[in-house]
Amino acid sequence: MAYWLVKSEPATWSWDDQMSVESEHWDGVRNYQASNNLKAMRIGDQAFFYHSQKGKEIVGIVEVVKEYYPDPSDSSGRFGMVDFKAVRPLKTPVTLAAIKEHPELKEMPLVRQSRLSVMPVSDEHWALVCELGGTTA
DNA sequence: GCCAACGTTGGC
DNA sequence: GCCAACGTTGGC
Repeated sequence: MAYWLVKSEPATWSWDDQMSVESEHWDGVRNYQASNNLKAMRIGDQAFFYHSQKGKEIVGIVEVVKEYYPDPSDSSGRFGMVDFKAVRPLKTPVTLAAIKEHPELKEMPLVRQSRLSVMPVSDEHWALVCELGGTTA
């Protein structure tokens, strides 16, 4: 099983919104690198749910319930999406500032490639962020 | 609100 | 196929 991180602006789609629904399609990705990451996701893979802009923190964990399929909001037909369901919130959100303070976590694409909205997370980083967030991996 | 990073578009 | 111009994202 692989681990990921996905970003959402809470003003557009927040963790509370995600928890209020059974599952939600992750549409609107228009970047090849991010799209390729979506394409590599398999059912059962888990992802950190990160609030960009207002928040700048990892707030919860979601799971892939439907694999990559065409995004109807993309008229060019080039991009697709997956569906996520909420698994559980972190007890304590893990802020970007906290991630930057950790020597290990500084290597995350979240820090190094701030504009990428869908990225892989290594097993080690996953376990560490879960620990900081007060939940079990 | 500004600015840096960076991906995309379009002219040549 | 290169590169300048432009648009978008997201941290600060």
